[in-house]
Amino acid sequence: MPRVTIEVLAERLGLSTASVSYALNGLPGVSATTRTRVLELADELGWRPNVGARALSRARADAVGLLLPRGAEDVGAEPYYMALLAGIESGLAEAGTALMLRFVPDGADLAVYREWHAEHRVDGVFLTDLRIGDPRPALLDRLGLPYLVHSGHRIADGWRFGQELETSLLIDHLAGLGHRTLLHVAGPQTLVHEQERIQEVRRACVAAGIALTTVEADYTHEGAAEVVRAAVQRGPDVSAVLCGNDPMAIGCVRALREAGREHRVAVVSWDDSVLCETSFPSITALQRQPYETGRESARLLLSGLSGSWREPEPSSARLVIRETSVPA
Amino acid sequence: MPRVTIEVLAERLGLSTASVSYALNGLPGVSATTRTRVLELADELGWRPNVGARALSRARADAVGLLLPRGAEDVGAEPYYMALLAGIESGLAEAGTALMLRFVPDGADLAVYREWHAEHRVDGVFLTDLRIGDPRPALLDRLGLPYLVHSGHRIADGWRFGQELETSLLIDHLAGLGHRTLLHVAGPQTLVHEQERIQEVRRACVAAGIALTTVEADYTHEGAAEVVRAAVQRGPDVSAVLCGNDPMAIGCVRALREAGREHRVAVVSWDDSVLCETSFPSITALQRQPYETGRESARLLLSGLSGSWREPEPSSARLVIRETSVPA
DNA sequence: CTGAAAGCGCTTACAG
DNA sequence: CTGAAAGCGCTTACAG
Repeated sequence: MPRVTIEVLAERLGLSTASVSYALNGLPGVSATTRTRVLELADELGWRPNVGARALSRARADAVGLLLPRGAEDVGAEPYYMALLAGIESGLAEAGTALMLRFVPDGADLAVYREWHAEHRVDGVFLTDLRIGDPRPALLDRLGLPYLVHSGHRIADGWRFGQELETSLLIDHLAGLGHRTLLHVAGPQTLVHEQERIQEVRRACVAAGIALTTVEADYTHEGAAEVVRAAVQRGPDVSAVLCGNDPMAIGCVRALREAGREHRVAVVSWDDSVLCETSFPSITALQRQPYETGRESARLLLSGLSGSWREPEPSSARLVIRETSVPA
Repeated sequence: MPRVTIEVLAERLGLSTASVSYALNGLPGVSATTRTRVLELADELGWRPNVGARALSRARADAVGLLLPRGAEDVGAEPYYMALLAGIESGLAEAGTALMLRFVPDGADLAVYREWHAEHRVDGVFLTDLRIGDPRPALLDRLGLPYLVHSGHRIADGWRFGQELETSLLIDHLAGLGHRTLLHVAGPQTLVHEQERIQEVRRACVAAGIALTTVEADYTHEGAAEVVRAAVQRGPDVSAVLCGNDPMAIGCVRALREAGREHRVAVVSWDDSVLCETSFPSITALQRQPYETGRESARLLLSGLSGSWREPEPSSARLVIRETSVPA
């Protein structure tokens, strides 16, 4: 079938392509009746702008990029990312903006940003998993490519993730169950938000009179099982464990089971998902609404692209209490 | 910084933009030395084609689309999809083709294909989860938008998914453990590959002398738990269960646990993931290499886009034996 | 082997 | 309120 372009519309209506363009884009410069005629014909013929042509003339891609930096296996293991992805995409789709998704091996990310920029592929990008000394913001600033750090807000010398509320939900819950000894299995300390969490957890434990031990693991269930195993052997009096994500919470429960203590030690996870829900025993977890926060991130980036960065909505995490919420 | 375009390159080299274009695209029409000079300068200045301009003049988007039709929750629950996504993207990236990803509510998919086509957003699309009487192939044929049914191959009147090998891996394993009674918890029978599986499983069970009961569930752990619970109450002699995906396998194990039989009944899952790996007891599952099959699908679609559909490689699933592989 | 020119389908000053 | 025209950055017959 012949492609329907604005020229086709213009010819059939006896107008110039300029008028048709003004009409289609809701710009002044055409009478109300002309506009209606244009819109009706466009609708009837199923006209849609050729994205290439529009991108070229507007010097805008109407697309934004997201790089998932970790190996496919890790990302697949965390349902959090799929929900986040779906949320981001849904927020973008409402504005007619496309999502460019790439999974890149460690270290290849900077090259992709340069490529995207040079090719005019994207108007902006999302950043997740900000690391200490992360080179990405500096590169993007230099390129002039707008970006949004997911869940972050800018402070003088970096980014904050505002996890005070989440921390108190978790710690207050454990304190309320009577726990006075906590093992915090944190994620990689190369991540800014994980360092921030450690500080927050420390503060909350001091306030709640909880003795805290912090260990680091790599976000995998194996890694977490290992550190929990070691901790249980070292001090069999551990009464509660806080895990940085859901695979680690699963690994933790497994290590506790090996020690015959899976129904005696409280476990809470910083992320919720079907993993926590279907675990045995099922795991109390922070429901952080990745789908909703993804939508919010999309709206924020879009606001920035159209000239004025909006303030982020406060996060609305809630705790889902399950079987691992055992008293001390 | 000023955009580097082929015009910039042409000026600096004292050439026409045509020659520069020929050189950059490896086309005949320029001398070897000219080509080298062009490529070197392009590299030095970091030139990359403006995708909008290229799409417009070539009438090609250099992008393909993938719609994930189910709600974000369901998709997030199945790690299979994230790995598939990563594989597809990685296969496309090697050819410089972008992936357009959309999560659409039921029924909205056809409109998106029309949109993509009219906007020249994509050169082709992937189809997953083909349904009985699925309207998508007909629409895409009509639009002239090339498509690939993931894991499928075309037969006279539809598509086949070639699951004989996978079926025998599963059934032979259970037969080898001495099981003679099988409950098959199949996924939605609206899906072509699920109907095909039922046939294959039936055939394999007849061959192996296994008495088969087939029930349908909705790919969720709750749904599977319910049907397994009912089956166990009806006939407490069920000795093995085959589940259509990993969340259902988890639900099955839970239902068996409620009946105190989780260490007595064999469970195998048609998909593997961290869910099966970390379950207690851990679940024997078919490792279907979604990342690799995703890459293969990408290569196949790309081959079709460049004019000649390649034959798919045979699938290379293998069974990962775990704790639920208990003898009869 | 190289260059001048038209064209892809839009947008957008500018003149009427 | 409307139209003729240039321009976005490429590609590609066509003529030299």
